Amino acid sequence: MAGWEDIRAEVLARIRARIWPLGALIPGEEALALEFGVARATVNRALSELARAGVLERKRKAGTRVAALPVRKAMLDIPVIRAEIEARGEVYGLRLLRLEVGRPPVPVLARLGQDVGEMMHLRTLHLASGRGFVVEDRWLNRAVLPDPMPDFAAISANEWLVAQVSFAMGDISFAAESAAGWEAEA
Amino acid sequence: MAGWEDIRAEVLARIRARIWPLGALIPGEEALALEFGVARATVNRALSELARAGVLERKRKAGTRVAALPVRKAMLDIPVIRAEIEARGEVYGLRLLRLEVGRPPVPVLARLGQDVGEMMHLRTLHLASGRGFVVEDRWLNRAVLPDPMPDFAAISANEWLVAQVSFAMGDISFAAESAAGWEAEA
DNA sequence: ATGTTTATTATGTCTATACAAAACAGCCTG
DNA sequence: CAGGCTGTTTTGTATAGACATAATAAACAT
Repeated sequence: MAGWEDIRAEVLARIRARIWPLGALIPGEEALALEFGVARATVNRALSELARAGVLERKRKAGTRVAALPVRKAMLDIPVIRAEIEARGEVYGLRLLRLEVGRPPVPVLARLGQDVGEMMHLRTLHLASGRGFVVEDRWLNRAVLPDPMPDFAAISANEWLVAQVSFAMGDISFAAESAAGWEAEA
Repeated sequence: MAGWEDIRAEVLARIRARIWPLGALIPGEEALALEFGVARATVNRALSELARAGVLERKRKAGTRVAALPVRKAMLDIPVIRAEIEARGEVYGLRLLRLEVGRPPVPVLARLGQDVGEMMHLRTLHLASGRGFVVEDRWLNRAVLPDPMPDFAAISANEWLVAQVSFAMGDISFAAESAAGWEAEA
């Protein structure tokens, strides 16, 4: 009884063993299904999974080949900061550092890809047991904010958005900077 | 003709419209399949996909509920730095800053979870059109290095590993620091 | 030689059915 | 009442067969 995870493991093993080298075309689903003694759908599931992970590249008619540059995709957990801190057994707190209306600077506009005029600018310091943990800096479109506005001194913009917007398809990008200047003070 | 992506979209819409609020139990696959006029497998595909994205939480017997803290997972592309730089239309280069054998410091050991004795320590500076782009700092287990060792002045450890190891299941963690000290000099 | 149509092929998806596995509820027994 | 057995429910996975779709190759016409 071979399940799709067994097939995935076997395929992975063959890639690692260079039986199917990087960039090479591997047999079609039908052939593999026959070889492993399973239905084509099972092979499909396994190969699709590997394609999603970036190990394989699949194209209709062209077939399936081992990715030339593998290990390219991974699941990323986007933490809700409060949950993250509480999971460490620490006490969560937040401090609203800034809340004002203004036009976002050019780099932010560029990343948004559109200009909706004045936006709400929030800067929040998240605390783990009193110590500074991370600073959240966020620009919100005022047009989508409800009236009255949520109390961002009690719930972080991150968490409020997550609860309201619930889910979005799209790109997420992030950048890291270390604390400097006003952040270090805080 | 409803495909699984349509089902996914419909479910997502209902979550956003609060027809199924955060944390609520939604109907079983069979019921949804009946309502949408598709096979259960199609509903299963859609719901599984949403569960993978972190929007839903599914448990056998317990059923499917809307995640209390959604938007938690996303696909992360792990760039091969060379490809990343070349995709920007810049010229790639690398400079080997350090190559030596030694025992890793405690924080590194802690993250590895095991101690394999002396390890190979590499520090590589990746250049985009001559400018410093990113510094790679890596500890390799000497036991798994081939003899002769690859020429790390020509190919980065990152890329060599990716090509050799090909694929790994496991956790990936990363940390960011800004340039300071010797890195700034470089 | 060039552009267009037509076949071919491999993956993508859907259906219906079946059984497996997890998780919980309730019952029975000591 | 603790502990274990037994069912029931819901998701998870497998199957065979079918059709859809994308992408290429071959045939054809201009």
